[in-house]
Amino acid sequence: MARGRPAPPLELGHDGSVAVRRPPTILDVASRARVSKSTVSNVVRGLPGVSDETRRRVHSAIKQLGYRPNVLARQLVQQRTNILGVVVGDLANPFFAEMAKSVERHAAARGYTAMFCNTEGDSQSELAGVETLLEHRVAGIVFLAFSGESRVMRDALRHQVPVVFVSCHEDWGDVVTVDDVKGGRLATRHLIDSGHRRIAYLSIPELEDRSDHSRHTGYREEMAAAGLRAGMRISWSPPSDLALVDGVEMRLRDVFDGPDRVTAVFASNDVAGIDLQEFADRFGLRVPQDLSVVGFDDVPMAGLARIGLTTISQPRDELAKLGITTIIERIERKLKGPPRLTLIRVSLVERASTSRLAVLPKVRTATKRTS
Amino acid sequence: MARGRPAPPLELGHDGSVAVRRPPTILDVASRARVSKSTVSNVVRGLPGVSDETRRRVHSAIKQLGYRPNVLARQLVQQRTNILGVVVGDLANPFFAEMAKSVERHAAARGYTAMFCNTEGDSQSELAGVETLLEHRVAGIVFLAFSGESRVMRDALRHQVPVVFVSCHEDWGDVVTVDDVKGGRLATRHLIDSGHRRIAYLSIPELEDRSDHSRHTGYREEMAAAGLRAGMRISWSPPSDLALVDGVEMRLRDVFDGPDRVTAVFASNDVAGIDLQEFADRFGLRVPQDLSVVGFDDVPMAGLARIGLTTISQPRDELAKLGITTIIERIERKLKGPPRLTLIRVSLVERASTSRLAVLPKVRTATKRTS
DNA sequence: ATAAAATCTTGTAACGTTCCAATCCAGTAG
DNA sequence: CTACTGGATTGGAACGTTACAAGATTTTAT
Repeated sequence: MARGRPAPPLELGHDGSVAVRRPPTILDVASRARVSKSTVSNVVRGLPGVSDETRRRVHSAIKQLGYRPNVLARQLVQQRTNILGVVVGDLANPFFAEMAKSVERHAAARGYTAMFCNTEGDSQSELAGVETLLEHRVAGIVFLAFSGESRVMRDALRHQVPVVFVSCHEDWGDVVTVDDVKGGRLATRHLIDSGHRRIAYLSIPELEDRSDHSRHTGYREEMAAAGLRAGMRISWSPPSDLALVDGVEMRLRDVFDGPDRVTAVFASNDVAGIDLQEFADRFGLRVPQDLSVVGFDDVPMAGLARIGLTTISQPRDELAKLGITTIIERIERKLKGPPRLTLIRVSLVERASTSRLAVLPKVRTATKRTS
Repeated sequence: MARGRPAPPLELGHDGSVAVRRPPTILDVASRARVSKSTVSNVVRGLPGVSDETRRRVHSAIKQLGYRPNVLARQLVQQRTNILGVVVGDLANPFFAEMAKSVERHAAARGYTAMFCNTEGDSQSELAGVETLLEHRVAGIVFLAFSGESRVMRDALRHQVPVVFVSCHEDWGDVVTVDDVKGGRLATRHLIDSGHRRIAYLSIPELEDRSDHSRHTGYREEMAAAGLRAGMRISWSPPSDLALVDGVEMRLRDVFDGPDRVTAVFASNDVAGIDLQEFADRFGLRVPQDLSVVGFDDVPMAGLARIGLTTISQPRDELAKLGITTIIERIERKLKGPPRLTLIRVSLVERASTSRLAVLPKVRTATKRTS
């Protein structure tokens, strides 16, 4: 039995015209413009080889009917969407929030929409998120954080979806990130130049990744260059007072107390740095008099007078823009060949959480020299 | 001429098995399980009326082939996706960032994915964003901010997509928000109880919406109840010093100077409150001694010791959860009838940016009493 | 034993595009 | 007048599902 499309319900437009509720399809346009659906399709997609007269007729039919191509049908036949999957560690983290916003904006500007997956740095969620994205046939995936889980990698590769790592670093896929090693060196150099000798490196376990690792490398390099002991690597989950220091669990406050105490910390990111400041505030340590802190990222709040966190600034918007450009070129086959690595310069922003010897109060200078 | 599907390229798996690159379709599963594709579809969708034996066979075929339903095809036939559009004012704003994260999480937990549109509070972007979402046939739209533009409204309605307003307020569509009027009263009451008399209301023009309006109403009500002049409404775009005070442009610093100066401000949201604190810091006003500030939202950073912003706390996660639940029920037709309004309680969180008379230094009390 | 009912299974028609080989047609060369 | 050329146009086959009426099979009731 023939079960053709049921007669579309009619409705009266406010101007009295009779309109069809069901949105017009390419066929409606075709019959109105007295051409085939193929021609309409060609016009809509702006392909060459359509006469001006025909093009005009089709455009006018489109306008009259208020036709909008059905993305879903297009996606089915092309087996692809114009959605970019974005894997982000923590949307509530100010750094990621800024990046997410930039990524969304640049993607939208180029005709793509963003679909976010929050992973909480958990490789299990990351895997699930990537699965979902692939299921939705996203055109490509932007990683704003990557846990390093290999299964995820394999999956993305198997499905042959372009992948770009922005502000994170992997061996496969295009990478757009800052020179983390350089940043780590800048931060550490700044502390050394300020007279500090016992400088620790701080990271938050949940956020440890290859960026973190590179920053740590920069730290170690610079410490070595200055003939200093690479100091301590502190891994800490706020608001606990218990930290993992070089793999040994100890009370964070003890790290900053006593004759061998740490006088400065290079935090692998601003959130960690601000958390540490908060810790210092609560435990009566003055910043920078008792403890200097340098962060990484330069999130907006680091610039508040009350926070005043010295930090390494990343050009977030540039990262996002380059990342989007890269993946879109990959998607549209304008960029071929092996994965491309783009490194962007970082810079130090000095604020109140550190201060140079020249402007330090005498007391502090003395304190430091004895440390 | 018959143009049947070309033979799929073969590849050798690492275990030596011969695999087909092209992902298996429902037909592959059907032939392997020796049933029709309809039955496979029924099994996949978990419909009743399939014998256990058949179900088992189909499941095993699915597993062997690694079959995953093609979402795109499903979407085409159903003319619907399982994507939730989320319209957000500013992803980089900590409040929205938190909400976005919660929304994404709850949506994912219920099998939906989130597609975000950042609007910058600009009704033009909002319109474009909603268009994009509708083009992608999202199952519903969650507004985390709404500019009040009527064209957007009409569009969403015309397409008959369920809509929910979370933490914002509109007349049409379901609404899940906090009692903004009550919040405004709580904040204002707190300032009045602390001894303030000249209390201003502050908002940031870009973020002004109906929530803002309701909070202002709460402020006016409470001021009136206390027999106080409703004071001033300050509209300010940081970091400028020029503010619109009751519609008149004047220097912000003058507002807090002189005999008639404002001693306390209720900021319509934390970002505004923190911006004001920053302003105060830069212009040498002490908080809370010279100026008390109450915010709204209780964003995470408001709780930092260095910020210590007294504020009205919104249960963000609850809002997000209820919002998602509501719209999904709407989508799945479990919730019928007229739009539903859900109001959630707010509470005051006291921090350092205000302090009660009892604990105020004498000076400040005196200062305040003379104001 | 047979009819009726219940359960399970299936064939076919959508869904609205894109893609491409084939066709059409006007103009041009031989 | 015929053959050819090349641009404009077209018809129909995909794309991989879901929806649904109809068919097949088994069970129950009479």
